[in-house]
Amino acid sequence: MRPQSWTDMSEGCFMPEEARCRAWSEAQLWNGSVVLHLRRHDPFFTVTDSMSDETDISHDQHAVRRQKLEELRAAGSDPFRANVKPTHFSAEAIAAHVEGEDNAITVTVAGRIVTRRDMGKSQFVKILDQEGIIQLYVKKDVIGEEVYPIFKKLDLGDFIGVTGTLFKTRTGEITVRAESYTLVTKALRPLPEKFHGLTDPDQRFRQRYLDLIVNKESRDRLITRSKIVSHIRRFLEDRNFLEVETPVLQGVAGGAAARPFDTHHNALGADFVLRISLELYLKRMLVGGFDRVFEIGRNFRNEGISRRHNPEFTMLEVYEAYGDYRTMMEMVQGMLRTLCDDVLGTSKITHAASGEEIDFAADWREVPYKDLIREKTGDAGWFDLSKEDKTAKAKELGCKVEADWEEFEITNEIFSKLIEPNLIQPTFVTHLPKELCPLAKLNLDDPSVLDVFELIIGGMEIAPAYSEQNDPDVQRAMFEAQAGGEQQNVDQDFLTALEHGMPPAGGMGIGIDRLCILLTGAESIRDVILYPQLRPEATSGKAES
RNA sequence: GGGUCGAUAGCUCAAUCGGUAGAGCAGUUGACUUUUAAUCAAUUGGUUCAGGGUUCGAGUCCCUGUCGGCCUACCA
Repeated sequence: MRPQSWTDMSEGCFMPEEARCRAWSEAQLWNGSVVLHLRRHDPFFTVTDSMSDETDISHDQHAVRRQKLEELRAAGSDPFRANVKPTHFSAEAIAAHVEGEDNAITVTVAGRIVTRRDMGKSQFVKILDQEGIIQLYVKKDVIGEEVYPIFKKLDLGDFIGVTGTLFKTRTGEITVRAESYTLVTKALRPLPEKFHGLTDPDQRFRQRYLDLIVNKESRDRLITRSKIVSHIRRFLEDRNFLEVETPVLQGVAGGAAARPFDTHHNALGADFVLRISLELYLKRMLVGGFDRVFEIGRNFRNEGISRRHNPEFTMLEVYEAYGDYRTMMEMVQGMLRTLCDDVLGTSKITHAASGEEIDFAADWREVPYKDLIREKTGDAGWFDLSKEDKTAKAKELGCKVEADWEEFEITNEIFSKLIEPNLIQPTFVTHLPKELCPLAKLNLDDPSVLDVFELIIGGMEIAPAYSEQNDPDVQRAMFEAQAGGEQQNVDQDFLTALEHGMPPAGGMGIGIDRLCILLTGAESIRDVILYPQLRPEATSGKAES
C-alpha cells in the first residue's frame, strides 16, 4: 500500500508538499508554460486541495477494494466467511436450459466475475468457473431494491454465487436471471485487462493464475494437457498395464545421460540425486513379476532451459513383458491416434512451426536410421568412410564438427540438425547405432545397430522405444563402457536384479510436455507446463506492494 | 554460460532531433432495465526496472546490475 512504500523511502527522497510545489514551479519556469502543468485539472491549486488529495484513493484500486471490504464487514457481512452450494457448473447450466422455456429452471452457479456491463437499473455480469463462462442478468426489480446498490459495488475478480432462472437473451445467450446472490470472496487486486489479457511472459508464468483467468488459450491448453494425460492412463489401463510409482530420490541417476540435481537426506546422512529417468526402477518391476507397468512422472535434469527444455518435465514410460520394439510401435500408434480422436476430435493438426498439416490417420513412415543418413549425405557408403572423410562431408553439409568427436557423433549431428527437424509427419526412425543407447538389444542381423525406434513428429522426438536389454552381462559391459571407468555411476543393484532374470520386454517413453507442445500448437514448453522454471526474483517488492 | 532484443499507469500500448510522459481498458462520479471489447459525460492515477554517468535539460544517449524473450551451448 502507498503509505508503506513511503516509509520505505529514504528521508532524502521524501519531499514535503510545499517543497514539491516549489520544485514544480521552478520546473515550469524552464519552459515558460506555468499554470497548466501545475495541476492539470485544478488551476486553483490550494492547500486544502492537496490535503483532500491524500485521502482520495480512487486511483488506487487495491485501496478501493480494501475499503469496500471494510464497509461490508462494518455492515455485518464478511465475504471470507461466506459460501454457496452451486447446483451447476456454467456449461451444465447452459446445457440445462430448454429452448423456448425461459425461466423454467432454477440454478445456482458460482464463479469469478470477469466482465460487467452496467445499464443503470440492470446489468449483465459474466462469471468464470472451471467449465467456462456464464452470463448473469441482474435486474433491480428482480434482485431487490435494497440489494441492487450493494451488488453494483462488486468488483471484477470477486467470487459470487448466484441463484436464478435460465433464459435466453435477445441476442441468443443463455443467461441466469439473478434472484439472489452471495459474495463469497472479495478480490483485493484488479484483474488484467479484459480484451488483451496478460501478455508479459514473465508475469504470465510467475502469476499463472492471472494468465489462466484472462487468457482463454492458456486455460484451454492446460485443460487439454490434463485430458491427454488422462487418455493415456485410460488407454494403458484398458490394456492391463499397471500404474506404479518409483523413487524420485535415487543413489545413482540412471536410465539416461544427463547431469542430475544433487540433494541430501539429513537423517540418513546421505547424498541423493533426483531421477533423470524412470527406466531402471520400472524394469525392476518386470523382474518382480509385473508384466505390464507404466509410470507418468517427473524427471529432473540439471541442464539449460530453452523452448524445448524445462529442468523438471513429465515422462511416460511403459514396459511390456514378452513385447519388443515392434509391439511398442503398434501401441504408440494406437495410443496417439485414439488420443487425437478423443481429445482433439480430429486426426489432423497443424504443425505450428511449419504450417504443415500433420495427419495421424495416414500411414506412418518407417525408415532405418542408416537409410536416412545415406539419403541425406547422398553417399551410399557413408558408414564405411574414414573419420576424416565423414568430418569433411559433414562440414560440407553445414554441420559443425568438434575435433574430439567419435564417428557416431558426427553422423548423429547430421541426423539431429539436418534430418530430424524436417520429419514433420509421424515417422518411426528404426535401428539407431548401438553407441546411442546402452539399454537396448543389438539387432541380430546387423550388430552395429539396435532394435529400437524413435518416433519423430513435427521435427521433435516424441517417443523412443526399445527391445529392452535383459542380458545382465551385456548390460554390465554397456554400462561400464558408458561410465568410462567411473564405477560409482553404474547402478549395481539394477545389474543384480537383471541377474535374477528380466523377461524379454518392449519399453517406450513419451515426453508428455513435448507431446502437448505438438498437440496444442504451443510455441514453447513453458506454455504447457503450469509453473515453468524461472530465475527467482531478486527483489521481493513488486508483487506485494 | 555466450550473443542479441526488451522492461513506460493495475493491464494493453504510444511518446518525432534529448525539451519535462499520453491513450484505450480497469478505477472513481453521473446517465441508461436484454448488453456482447455495451454506450455517453466527467475524472483520478507515473520512482518511465534499479543504480551511476553525460547534459541547462534524459523515458530517449553512455556504463553497471536485475529480470524476461529469441538464438546458441550443455542435454534426448
